[in-house]
Amino acid sequence: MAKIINIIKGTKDILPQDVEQWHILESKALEIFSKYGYKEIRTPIFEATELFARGVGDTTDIVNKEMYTFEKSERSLTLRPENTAGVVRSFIENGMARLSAPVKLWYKGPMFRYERPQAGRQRQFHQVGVEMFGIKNAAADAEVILLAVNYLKSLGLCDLEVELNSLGCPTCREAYKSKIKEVLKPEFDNLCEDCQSRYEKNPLRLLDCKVESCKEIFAKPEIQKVIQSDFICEECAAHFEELKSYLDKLNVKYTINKLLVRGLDYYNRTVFEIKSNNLGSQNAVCGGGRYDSLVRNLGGEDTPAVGWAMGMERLNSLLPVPEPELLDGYIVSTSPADAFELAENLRTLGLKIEFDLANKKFTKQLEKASKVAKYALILGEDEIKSGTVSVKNLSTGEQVAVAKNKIAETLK
RNA sequence: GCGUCUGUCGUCAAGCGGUUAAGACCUCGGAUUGUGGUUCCGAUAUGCAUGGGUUCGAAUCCCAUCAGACGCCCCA
Repeated sequence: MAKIINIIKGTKDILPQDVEQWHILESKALEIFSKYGYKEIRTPIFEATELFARGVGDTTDIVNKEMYTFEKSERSLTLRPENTAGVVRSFIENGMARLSAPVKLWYKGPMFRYERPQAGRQRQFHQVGVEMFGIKNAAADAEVILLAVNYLKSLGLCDLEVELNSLGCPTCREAYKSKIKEVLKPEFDNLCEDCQSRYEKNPLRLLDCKVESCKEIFAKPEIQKVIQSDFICEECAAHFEELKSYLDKLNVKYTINKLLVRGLDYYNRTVFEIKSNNLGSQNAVCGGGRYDSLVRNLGGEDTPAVGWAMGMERLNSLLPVPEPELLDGYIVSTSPADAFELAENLRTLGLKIEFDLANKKFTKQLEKASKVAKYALILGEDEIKSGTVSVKNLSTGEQVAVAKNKIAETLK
């Protein structure tokens, strides 16, 4: 036998028995997002590398070590590691800034990140997400969070934690960053290797280090004082307060997590995550926030925006496995031609029908019927002569002779 | 990139240096040439991820490689 070719590390087949769950995720997304006026957009799975370098940020791990990049015709192309940059690109390129704000978009599809696979993490994975452009008010942040919560609720996922934080604007964040660096400077040599590199690259990321010795350092009162201090400027604080009051009014429960930073460079002000305790260590199902400068950074008109993305595999692993769906009928017949004709007629009426293409023995056909269908439609010589079909209910064993044109009513 | 653990039929597995490599499920065939889901029989790994080694003897011990799972980093 020829050598078999295996699936690529970090990728997964979505097998027929699992696909129903995906249909649920997708149809609920369409249903719920439509109610809020969001329209689906589909962007290419590869884009110019520069889009991600400038969009996601070239200090991020996603851009630095996780992109699938390849050259073609002297262009550097990259499989999208996330879809916000692509949607923003499309927003700009298609002149959507001219549309009356807000512009509300949602998407779903595969994303690619070269990471070590583990529970809840693949190299090709799927996200569903929303983006709203053109509204700077906290009402937009609130709507987007509410939408996430309601989408999760529609899937039956209610006991999830919403965590919230504000990163402030570039101005107040810079001040905060330098304060953190200042207070940690004496401890620099005691920090772990990762933290030492984060110190320069992204001081905010220092705060949730899991190394014990670092935790101890961060727990010191003078350092905690800086971490816990409300560094954000008045405007940013007002925005955050407004968001919280909307959420309170809408009865969306949340907790403030000052250490919530998020790893993409484009966020400002609101950031949030939704977490589950049933996911192992990769416990975030949803992550998002506000990114007011991204559109401008990618060459568009200055346009405020908020959005989030959810990992569909992670959602799926929280959902119960649906029962496999049975056929309406399985035709048991010794005459394939007649079975074919009957099957086609019933399919035209919207029924799910199969019959035995291999022309096996009667008992085998019936056995198969009992495994895959609600009803066995017995079409033998006697039935063909009399123009009827014996319809057998496979769960009760009841069997009745039915005229061919009455079968559809009997099956429902 | 680093760490820990794991690779025996399509699936779940027993086996722990000497076996003919259990068993179960699935699949297929038969009992049963028009009445199933129960039952009963039968079929299905010259091979235990791959390559080396140790040994009289290896699925079992050792090494390497590959693959997978989980964790770190990071993220959905």
